[in-house]
Parts: sequence; structure tokens; C-alpha cells
Amino acid sequence: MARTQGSHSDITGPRIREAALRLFARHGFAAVSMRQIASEVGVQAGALYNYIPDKQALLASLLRGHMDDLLAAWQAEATTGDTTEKLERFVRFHIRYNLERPDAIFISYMELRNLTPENFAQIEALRKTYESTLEGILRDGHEAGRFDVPDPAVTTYALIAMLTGVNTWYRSAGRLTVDEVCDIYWTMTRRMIAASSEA
Amino acid sequence: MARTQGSHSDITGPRIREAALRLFARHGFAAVSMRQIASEVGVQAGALYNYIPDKQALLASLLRGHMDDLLAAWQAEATTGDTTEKLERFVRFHIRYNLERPDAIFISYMELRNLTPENFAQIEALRKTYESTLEGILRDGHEAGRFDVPDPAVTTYALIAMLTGVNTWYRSAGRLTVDEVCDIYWTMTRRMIAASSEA
DNA sequence: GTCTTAACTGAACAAGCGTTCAGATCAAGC
DNA sequence: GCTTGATCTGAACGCTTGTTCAGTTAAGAC
Repeated sequence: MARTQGSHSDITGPRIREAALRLFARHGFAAVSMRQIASEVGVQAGALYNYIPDKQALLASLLRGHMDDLLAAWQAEATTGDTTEKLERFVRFHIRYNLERPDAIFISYMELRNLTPENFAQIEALRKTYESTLEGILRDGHEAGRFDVPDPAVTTYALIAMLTGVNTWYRSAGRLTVDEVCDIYWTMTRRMIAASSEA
Repeated sequence: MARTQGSHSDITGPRIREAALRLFARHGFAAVSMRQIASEVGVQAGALYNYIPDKQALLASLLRGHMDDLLAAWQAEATTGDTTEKLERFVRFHIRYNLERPDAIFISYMELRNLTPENFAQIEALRKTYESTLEGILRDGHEAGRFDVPDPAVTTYALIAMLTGVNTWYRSAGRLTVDEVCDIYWTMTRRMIAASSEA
């Protein structure tokens, strides 16, 4: 086990993932070549195969890594509070988390079709898990009489789409801060589910 | 001008567009080869170039065609009624129109990055035009005191994302009819903009 | 029946693809 | 200072890519 220090492997590995994430988001999985990724890392294409089995596995690993991080981050945030507070936290969390990782979010929605059926099923299950936490909140709030949500499944789809949509238009140099955006979306959410107290 | 009847050109042309639309939506622009498209049409790859200058122009033409159709269809629908009626019509129109053309909608959101800057600017302008009609409705309703929409721009983004999201989950064999989906989304919309009369 | 020409074939082009691998490189271990 | 082995190079592999074009086909015009 020579060269455990001074080795480049602990640098090259992450750099491959970063370069691939950026390039896949910018040009699409199919349009990016292994040579382009290698070139961004400053290495020959063959060297990539010290770190990944093949191109498909690289994509799958990026997507799985993103979903794992997302679920862990939400679980760290989702502990205390009543139903309304939980929902507000979800709304703000989702917007912030997505805005901080535009590339990962982008390929998570765009490149699912480039996964093998096996990999697709895994990633899709993780996303379902995440969306189910929102649906659970809506269902709880409805049953407790705090929300009016006749169709929690459809409302979940609508909310996720609405919140994720922020990534398509928000620019940090623009008119609004992230906080202001969160406030606006939380107001719209509160109205959508007819929660009381428009504070 | 021989063979004006019995010619295949008026058949092959549209079939190329249909095949390309379907394949691009299914696998992505970069992942589909001209030979795949030709094979679907039942023709050799070289024959495609009697109908299109190159692959990029084919994509641009599909997207432009879709946006033209969309704008024309909405203009045919958007004539009479007060502001609330107009908004309701927009919500139902958008959902229905999108559900009827899932492939065109899909590539319109996914393949914009594969356009040359020129083509991108053109398509983007058409989409902006469409979204502006919604923003206009929201602005009118707000000024008339019928809606409460402090930020029409953001609300437009939120609504468009929410409505377009239906395409990602709706299946005609599922639990809900299109009419029921439209009803649910119109209720959510009405609440979001705090329109009166929850009829 | 001949001419014309739109429509298409089939082969070719240079370029690029994902992936493999023998060999060079060089820091760490002893 | 020699050995070890992780890391990377550079060339090669068979294959596919978008696009071109000389030549074949066949239907309408006369």
C-alpha cells in the first residue's frame, strides 16, 4: 500500500465527480464524453476507470449520492414542532437546499431516463421516500383539522413542482433574496392548503 | 415538377418530425441518432436531409412548431370573460393542452440547452410571450381588487411550474379524470391568489 | 414511350465514442 | 537505495456519429 500520503486518489476521485456533475448538468449525460470529463480534471480518459466502472455507474453514483444527502439533510431538520411548523420548514428547506445545488437538482430531474432500469428503480425509490414525507405532513395536518387538503397525493405533486420550479428562474443577483423567495412561497403554500393564521 | 401526386414527400416529412419528437422525448436529443430516426420512418439516414438541413435544425423546428401551436391555441381560447374566468380558463387550458402533447412538452423543457444560442433565443422569447399572458391576468386581477397577488412575476413562475408538473405524474389509467385534475388545480390556484368565492 | 426530376439508396467520409491495457512514473515503506 | 504498487499515460480496439453524394428508382408530364 505505497503512496497512502502524497497520493492523488483522494483528490482525483472527488474532482471527477465534480466535473461530471457540472458537465452533465450543462450539456446532458449523453452529450458529455469521458474525454471531456478527464480534460476538466487534468488527466487522460483512461485514468477515470481507476475510480468508476463505467460512465453509467458514474451517473448513477452522482444521483444516488445526491438523494442520500438530501434525505439526510431533511432528517436532520425535521425533528420538532407541530404540523404547520413542519410544513413551513419543509418549504423553506426544499427551496434553500435546491438553490444551493442547482447542478445536482438539474440532473436528478433530467437524466433519470439515462439510468439502467435497476439504477432508475433505486433512485426513484429514494425520491418517493422524500416526497412521502411531505405527503405525510399534509395528511397529518388534514386529519388534525389544521389544513384543508382533500387530495394529499395531488397536493404533494403540486407543491413539489412549485417549489422545485424556483431553480429555473431564481438568480442571486436578482431582485429578491432567498429569504424573500421563501416567504412568498410559504405564503402561497399556506393559502393552497387553507391553513389558518396568515401571519 | 414531376410526381406532385403519388409523391412520398408530404408523408415522409411529417413522419420524420413525429419520429424525432417521440425519440427525442424518450431518449434525449443527444442520445438519438439520425439512423434511428430514419429507421422509424422506414428510410435511409441520407434521405432525412431532403427535409431538414441538419439535426440541430430539426430540434429547433420541432420546438418552434410546438410554441407556435401553443400560442395559437391559447389565443383561440382567451377571448371573453372577466379576469377570474380568464384565469380559470388558463389553468384548465394549460393542463389539458400539456397532457395531450407530453412529448412536445417534455422536449420543450429538456432540450433547450441543445439549441444554438440563436435558436434558443427565439424559442425562449416565445415561451416568455406565453407566460406573460398569465402574468397579465394576475396583474389585472390584482389591480382590480379581485386577486391578492403582491408579486405577479413570482406567482406566475409558481403557477406555471405547478401546472406543468401534472405531466410528470398523471396517467389516464389512474384514479382521476383530467376534469377532476383540472378541478383540483383550479381550487389550489384560486386559493393561492386568494380569489374570493370558493364555488 | 420518352423525358424529367423528386425521392431515395448505399457506400463512404473524417471524427469521435466508451473502454482496455501494457508500460512509464514516482512517492512511501523498509 | 531498492522494492512495491497506486496512479496515470498514450495508444489502440471496434463501433457509431452526422453528413455528403454519385447513382438508382419510379411516377407525372407531354
